[in-house]
Amino acid sequence: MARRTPTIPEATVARLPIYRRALVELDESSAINVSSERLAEMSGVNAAKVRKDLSYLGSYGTRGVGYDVDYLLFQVSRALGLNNDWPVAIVGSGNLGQALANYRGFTQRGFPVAALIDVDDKKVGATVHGIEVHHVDRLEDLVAELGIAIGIIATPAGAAQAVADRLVEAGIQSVLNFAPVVISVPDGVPLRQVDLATELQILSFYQQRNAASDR
Amino acid sequence: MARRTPTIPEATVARLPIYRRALVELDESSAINVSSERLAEMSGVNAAKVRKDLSYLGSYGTRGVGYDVDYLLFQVSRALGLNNDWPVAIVGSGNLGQALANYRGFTQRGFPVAALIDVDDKKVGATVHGIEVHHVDRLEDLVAELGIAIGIIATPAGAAQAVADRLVEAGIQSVLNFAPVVISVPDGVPLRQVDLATELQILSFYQQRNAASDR
DNA sequence: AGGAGGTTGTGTACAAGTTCACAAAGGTGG
DNA sequence: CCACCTTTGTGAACTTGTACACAACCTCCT
Repeated sequence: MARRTPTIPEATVARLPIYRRALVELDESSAINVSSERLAEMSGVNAAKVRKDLSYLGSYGTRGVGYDVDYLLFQVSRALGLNNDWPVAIVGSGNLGQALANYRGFTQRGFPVAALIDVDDKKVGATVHGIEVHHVDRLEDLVAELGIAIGIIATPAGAAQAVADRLVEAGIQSVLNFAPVVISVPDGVPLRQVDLATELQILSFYQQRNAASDR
Repeated sequence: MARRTPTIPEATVARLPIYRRALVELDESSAINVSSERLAEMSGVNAAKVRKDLSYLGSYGTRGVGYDVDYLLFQVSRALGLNNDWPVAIVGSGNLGQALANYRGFTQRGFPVAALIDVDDKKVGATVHGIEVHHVDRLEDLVAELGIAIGIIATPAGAAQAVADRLVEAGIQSVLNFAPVVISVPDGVPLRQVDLATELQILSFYQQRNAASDR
């Protein structure tokens, strides 16, 4: 039974990491407290939204003063489940996979890259930025042995669904898909899809519209 | 003056690239037409939503039959402004910048990487996957000379805002930011922010909640 | 002790997005 | 040419998300 968490809206969950980033920055600059106004400015949103979002986590501010940076950072981190590390495995050691493996932001924020996995025998056994590349045949073993929580799919589109199926079967907890195809996983397995080219196409739409209205 | 485009909702715009991807796949498998149901399945959404989304572009379906794949693909591409190529410049040739430079999905979908830009003299002059690395001092010249439409920021967080300012000043049309910081650009300049670690944190939230309710 | 100034937390109105459900319309076969 | 089947396009109900505005409350100063 869920004790707290009286259902936090999806839109709010998606913003929590942004607030967290701002809080880390404030913490590093030795700020003691912060107002919703300032936090809103740093996060690029409206101050009322910040207050409403944070109120879903609990009542952690002080009227007339603001929020204690340290304490709020702790609470946001806890809400996001970042108390302990979540080891990730990256499937697909092409360019994107290797870049992701080397991205310090992951380890820094509690997502150590525990394994790189590929089908290509020529890549297996190599070490990319200190992470060994394993053969996809060992996927299930690796998930179990290394306690992998999250699978990151960085394969070509054609292989993505099969990889997702194997990850889920192996007991992975959630999936982040970079392959440019929609994949499906069972209900209850959190899934996020990121397509870099999609973002450019969205920009293309708006800039084209700007050009049209200037004409 | 805008002739068509009776304002397409943001949520719809964000889905058009997904539909387009599905249509490309259908086209490659020589499908002639497709129902909203099938398209919905391939895109991971509800069929009614597909129909409503497509109806914002115009009335391109045939009742009782579905949509002509070729024609719909053309219309969606046109709505997204993908009739002509939009050259992009990637600022920051670290791991992410290099991976993006080598990502075939960009060029394939009409976003050729025309330049890589860095501050580090040691990197300038090198060629990464056939793309020359230029010094950031030449940013303004490059935007003008190469007709750069979109600037991709793949720098450390600290440099992102300054780079964005220079890109906008140089006349860029839109900005895609991968640096883990919120940046701001003038109204009218489309901006999208992608933070890879944010996605993992969102997953962390939901998988933690699952674990809590299983307890 | 009391008032002034400031900031949170939230009820409420509003806007955006989603889903349902069905009339309208094209195609097909007798 | 008409009945039947299929699938679109869309009005309308509903759900989710955003913004406003202000009471509640804290701190500090006199």
